[in-house]
Amino acid sequence: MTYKSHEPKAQKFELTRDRLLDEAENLFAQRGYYAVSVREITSAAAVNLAAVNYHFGNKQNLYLEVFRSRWMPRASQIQQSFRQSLKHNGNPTPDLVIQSFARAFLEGPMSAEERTRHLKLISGELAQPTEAFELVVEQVFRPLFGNLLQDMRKVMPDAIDEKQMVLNIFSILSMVLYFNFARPLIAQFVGGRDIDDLETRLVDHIVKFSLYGIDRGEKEDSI
Amino acid sequence: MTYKSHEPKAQKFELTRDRLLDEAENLFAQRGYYAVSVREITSAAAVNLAAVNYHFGNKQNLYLEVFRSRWMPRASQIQQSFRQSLKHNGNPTPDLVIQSFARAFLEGPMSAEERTRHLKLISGELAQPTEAFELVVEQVFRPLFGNLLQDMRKVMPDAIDEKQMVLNIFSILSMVLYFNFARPLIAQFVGGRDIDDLETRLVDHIVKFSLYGIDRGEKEDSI
DNA sequence: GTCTATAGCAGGATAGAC
DNA sequence: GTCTATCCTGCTATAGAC
Repeated sequence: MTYKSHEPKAQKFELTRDRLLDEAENLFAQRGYYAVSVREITSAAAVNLAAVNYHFGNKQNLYLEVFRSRWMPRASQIQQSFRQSLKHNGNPTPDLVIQSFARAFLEGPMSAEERTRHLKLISGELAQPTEAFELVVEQVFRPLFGNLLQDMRKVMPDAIDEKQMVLNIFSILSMVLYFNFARPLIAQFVGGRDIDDLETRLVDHIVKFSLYGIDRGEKEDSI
Repeated sequence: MTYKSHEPKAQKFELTRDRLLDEAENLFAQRGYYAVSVREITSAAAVNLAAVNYHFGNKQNLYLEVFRSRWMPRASQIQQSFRQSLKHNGNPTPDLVIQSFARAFLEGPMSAEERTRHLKLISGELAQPTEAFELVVEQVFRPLFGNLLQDMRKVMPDAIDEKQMVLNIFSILSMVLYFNFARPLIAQFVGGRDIDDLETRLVDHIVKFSLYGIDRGEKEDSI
């Protein structure tokens, strides 16, 4: 990596910083904070070992910055996709709200790899919370939750217990999260074939399950 | 820890081994494999630093042995509790199967701490699989899954698609797993009060949600 | 079998040249 | 701003005394 004099220094600076964040996110998502070394990150990013300390102070801070400047914007993107799909579909029904929500997370506006990375990072925090977890709960999760509650309240009878609704939302969230990172396992059990449309199938399932529970074969319109 | 001459050596041997497994499980569950050092484990177990290598060869092997000799028996215990509760309740219905299942995992035969430890360990493996994951999938998860499929098939119309059923079971599993280790978060959102009966409430919710989906206030018999 | 002492190494971090 | 060289800490693992 020779320094090209026609690139402004500021540009090179940003480039190094970005590459570090990209590679760090990728590696942290794959194997977790402690299993990944700074040496590994800098070498994957093809930058000098000292760059992490220069740009972020220390490893912990690089990790936090991954959440701040990569994870959180992506979370906003997902939420935006959810809201647009809701608006776009006219008069919202419970079905539509749930479907839009599940779609935003499982099919969403990003590539499969990017989505996996995104959800692996948060899975790690759920399993072993660090400082980043607080950040995400306060800045992403709590607002998202508030919005969802409002949306659901709008389309459903107000007779519903607020706490009940919270549990409902957690149930949907649990499926969305879990299905994402247990997908290899699910694919194994559902059968090796037709994994292409597994995503669509999962969304369909989540929507149906969330609305009606397990399919007891009572309905005519089952898939 | 002075050596008491009236204890047979074999006993002392087993004691050291057990203490190591106990503390290792606890620490690994809390903070994960890489974040925990052998020094920390041996010092928590009040045994010598070299004991891990003597008894288990190396750290990785101690971790695997935690799964073999602590995690897996506990998983059997949970399954047993599930089966007994099923048998005990006479003629099984879908409601009963699901309720027994959720109870076995959320109220189960062990203390809350033990259950948390148990589920944190597997959460870690789900987020970042190691060799232990294979072990658990083959020896615990796959059989459990087979049993569940049979149970559900018995109590439900055979019209149901097998793959559909697999997804149903995964949905229930996702809630059981997720609710367990997101409980602090849930407690926060549901409200600080009456956390005593949160467990019962969660089981109730999982059963109802699994059977009927989100409560749209249409039914008279809602909780 | 247990313990001490230590080898041997990989990790994060920094000082200082450029 | 970047890079090299290096410090120092903390880790796993083991050799050898007891």
